[in-house]
Amino acid sequence: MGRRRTVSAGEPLIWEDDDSLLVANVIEGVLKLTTSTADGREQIVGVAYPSDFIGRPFGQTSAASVVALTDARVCVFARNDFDRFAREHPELEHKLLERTLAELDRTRAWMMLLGRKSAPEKIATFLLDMSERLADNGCVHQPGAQSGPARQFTLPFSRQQVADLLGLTIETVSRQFTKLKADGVVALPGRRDVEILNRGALMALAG
Amino acid sequence: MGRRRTVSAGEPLIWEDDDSLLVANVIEGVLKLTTSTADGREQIVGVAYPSDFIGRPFGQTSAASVVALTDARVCVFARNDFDRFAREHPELEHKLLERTLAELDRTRAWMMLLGRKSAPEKIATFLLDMSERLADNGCVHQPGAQSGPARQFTLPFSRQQVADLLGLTIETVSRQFTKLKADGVVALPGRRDVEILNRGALMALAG
DNA sequence: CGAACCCTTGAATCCTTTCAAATGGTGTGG
DNA sequence: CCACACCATTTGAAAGGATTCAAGGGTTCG
Repeated sequence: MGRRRTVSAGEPLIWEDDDSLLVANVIEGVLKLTTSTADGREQIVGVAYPSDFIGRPFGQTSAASVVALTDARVCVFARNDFDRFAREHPELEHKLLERTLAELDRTRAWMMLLGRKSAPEKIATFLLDMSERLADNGCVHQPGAQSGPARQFTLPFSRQQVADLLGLTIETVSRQFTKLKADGVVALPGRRDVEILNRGALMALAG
Repeated sequence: MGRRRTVSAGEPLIWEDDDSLLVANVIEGVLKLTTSTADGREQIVGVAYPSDFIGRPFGQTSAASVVALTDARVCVFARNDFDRFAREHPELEHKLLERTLAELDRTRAWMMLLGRKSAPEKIATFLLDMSERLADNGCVHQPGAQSGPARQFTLPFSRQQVADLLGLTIETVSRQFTKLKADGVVALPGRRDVEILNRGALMALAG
C-alpha cells in the first residue's frame, strides 16, 4: 500500500497550506517541518528522524512544509487511503496517538526555549538535545556499546537552519558557537561536526 | 466514571513533572498549561477552553502544569482508568487523536510567533487569535447571531499571563497595548476588556 | 584556478528588557 | 461614605543583548 520514495537534500516533500494529500514514514535521513511568514521569515517547527511519522492525517491541509535536510528515504501513503486504513485498525491509531502526544510534549518544551531562553541558553539546549536525538538513530560517529547521549556527532543542519530552529539569526548562532569553542566547552572539527568536551558546563548553560 | 470538580481561579490542577495521575475534560472556564525553568521563568504552552481535553494519557509524567485562569469546572478521570477505557473504545481514541493533531498544529503556529515575530506582531496576532477563540465559547460579551470573530471580548489573562504566552515582559505588553489604543486600533474599556476598532490594521500588524 | 556558497567577524543600531517610580483601580475597615 | 492600603498596570530612563549591515575568510566544486 505504501510507496517507497527518495527525497534528496533540500527537496520538498510537502508544502505548507497545500492540500494534505500524503502522509509518510521516514525510513532513512532527516527532514525539517517549517512554517513561514509572508515576508519570508522561517521557523523550523519540527524535525523528523527515521521511524518518525510525517504529514497531517484527518485534516484538509497541512500546517507545515516538509523538506529533506539530508538525502532521505520515506514510505509515502495517499492520505485518503491512510485515513481509511487507520480507522479500520485501532492498533495503528493508538500508535499514532502515542507518537503525536510525545511530539506535542517535545514541541511544548521547545516553546519554552523559543519564548524564554537567551541565545547562549538556546545553543546549549540545542546541542544537548541533538546529542540525545542523534544517539538513537545510528547517526553517531562513535560506535559505542550503550546508547547514551552522543559525545561527538554531525549536525544535519546548516548554520541558517540552526538559526531557524532556535529563533535566532545566523550571525548570533555563529558567534555563540565560536564562544563555546573558545571556552573549551565544545570542539568543532568540521562545519557540522560537534564534540562535547564539557557536558556539565553545557548543562549549566542550558538554563 | 468521571468525577466533576471545580477549580477556582489561580488553583492548580496538575503539576509539571508530577506523575500523570489524572486527565480531564474542561466543562466551563479557561485553564493555562505552563512550563517553567529552574529560575522561575514561565512560558504558557497551551490554553484549554470548554470541551478541551487536558492531561497526558499513556505517559508517566505530564510535561506541563495546568492552572485555572478563571473559576472552572472540569470532569476528571484517573489516568489509569482512562487509558484502559480508551484502548477499549477506538472511537474515543480517534476523537482524541484528532484533537491532539489539531492542538499540535496550533502549537506549531505559535512557535512561529515565539521564534520569529516582533513584539507588535505578537500582540496583534494574539488579539486576533483571542477574538476567534473566544467567539466559539460563549465567552463573548456581544450576543450576535453568527459566530464570526468577536469584535469585543474579555481576556481571561492578566498582563503578566499575556507576557508568558507571548514570550515578552509585562512592561512590553503594556506598552504595546497602549500604543494600539493610541493609534485607534483597539479600545480598552477595562483592564481585561478589548474592543477591536480596526481589524484590518491589526491583521496588517500581525505579520 | 576561480566562482559560489557558507560561515565568521566587526561595528553600529535598534528593540526589548531591566530597574525604578508613579498611577489607578479595588476592596477593606474605620 | 470616605480614607487608606494593596495590587495590577502604566510610564520613564537606562542598559543590554540580538539584529542588521558590511566585509572578510575558508571550502567545495566545476
